[in-house]
Amino acid sequence: MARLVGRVSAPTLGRRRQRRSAEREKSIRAAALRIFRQKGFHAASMQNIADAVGLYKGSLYYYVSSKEELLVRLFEGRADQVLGEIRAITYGTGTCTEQLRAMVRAYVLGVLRNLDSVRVYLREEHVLPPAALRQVHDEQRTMRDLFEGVIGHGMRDGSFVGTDPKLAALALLGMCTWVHRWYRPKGRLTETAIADDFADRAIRMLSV
Amino acid sequence: MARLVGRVSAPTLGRRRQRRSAEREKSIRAAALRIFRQKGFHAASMQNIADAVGLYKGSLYYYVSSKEELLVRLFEGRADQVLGEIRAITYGTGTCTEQLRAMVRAYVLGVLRNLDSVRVYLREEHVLPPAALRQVHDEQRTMRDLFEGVIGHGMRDGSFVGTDPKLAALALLGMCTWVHRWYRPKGRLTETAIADDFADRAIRMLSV
DNA sequence: CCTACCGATCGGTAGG
DNA sequence: CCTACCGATCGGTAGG
Repeated sequence: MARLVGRVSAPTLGRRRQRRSAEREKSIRAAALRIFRQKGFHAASMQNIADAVGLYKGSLYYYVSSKEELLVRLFEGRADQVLGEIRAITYGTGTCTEQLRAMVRAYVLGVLRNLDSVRVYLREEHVLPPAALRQVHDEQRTMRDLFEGVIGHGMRDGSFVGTDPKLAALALLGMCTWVHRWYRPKGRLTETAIADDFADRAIRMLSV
Repeated sequence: MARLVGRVSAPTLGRRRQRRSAEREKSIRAAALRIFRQKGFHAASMQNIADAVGLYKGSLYYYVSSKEELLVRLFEGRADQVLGEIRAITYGTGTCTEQLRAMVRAYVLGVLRNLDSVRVYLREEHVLPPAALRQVHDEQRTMRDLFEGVIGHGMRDGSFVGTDPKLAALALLGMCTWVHRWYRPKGRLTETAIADDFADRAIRMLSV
């Protein structure tokens, strides 16, 4: 039976088997993310990941074509949600101050809710192949442009102080991104407490 | 002559030879720092470092006992200067505002003038053996305590707004440390321009 | 005995 | 998915 199933063409594979396979793939990615975060990409071995999911090392290559691909896939679409939220805010009707406050809040929460991927990405950026690197760099640039846009608008209409929206955006995004280094899920501060505090801080940094 | 020199006891070794050796060691460390920064610790090979300094790989082991030791040594004493400067500021006579401004300035300049070590450290922290890790963590904690101290003092005497000096210190240090990710030596902003701007920004973030 | 290396190879592990 | 491997290269060390 097992032999026979193995010979049927891919499109007609049993549904149950397809689902099992998809689940296995997800568990491989989850293990990879966890282990890449713990040991770093190069120090993490395919054997480590295989052990974690209970497979032989060689069998991983049935699901993924390379260790590098495993890394690339971890970031695919990761930024879309936060980027979408923040773009929506800039399309909204709030004042510059209201918009920036909401953007900082969304950004900090985005970092805190994707801690492992943020940590792995910031450490292993240089391992990404050119196309994937371009992709994440574009996302970063888009994010900065969104902040720079609102800050620049506020500087021109007098809501914010300063004349260099790019530098202000870099300062602000640095403050917010850095939470990935010190945040501990069981710490004294909740995600929303940090997000709200940083939103206030951002506005104050740009006021008067 | 060479034979005779070869026989004298270590303390009376030719000065020239000692100096040459010390220079070689420095050039090995410099190459290691550069290559660790470019490729990451695990992806960088001892062969890469040997190539960079014009030695055979095996010869590196005359100067260093292991690749890990090479990494550890890169951070030894690195924080001392900036930590000393910032501690001196807190011992000075300035107001909280004046002190914090000077501290932020010194910290940002410290990051910008040690770009490679900062980048390698932040990426390879997890590779350090326990004793070295404790050392750098202590330095980081000391730095944060210095900022937290001045900020807390200012919050109590009404110079600064807020009630959580630790969170304020983390926000501030994040903003300042993050410059290592975007600063480019040939960019439009000079080191002091960034340092001065961030000092203003820090004060504003804590005012009214 | 020491120094400053060399050519060759060690035991293991990498991705595939 | 497993077994049995590959070409190569890893960090580190041997004798001279």
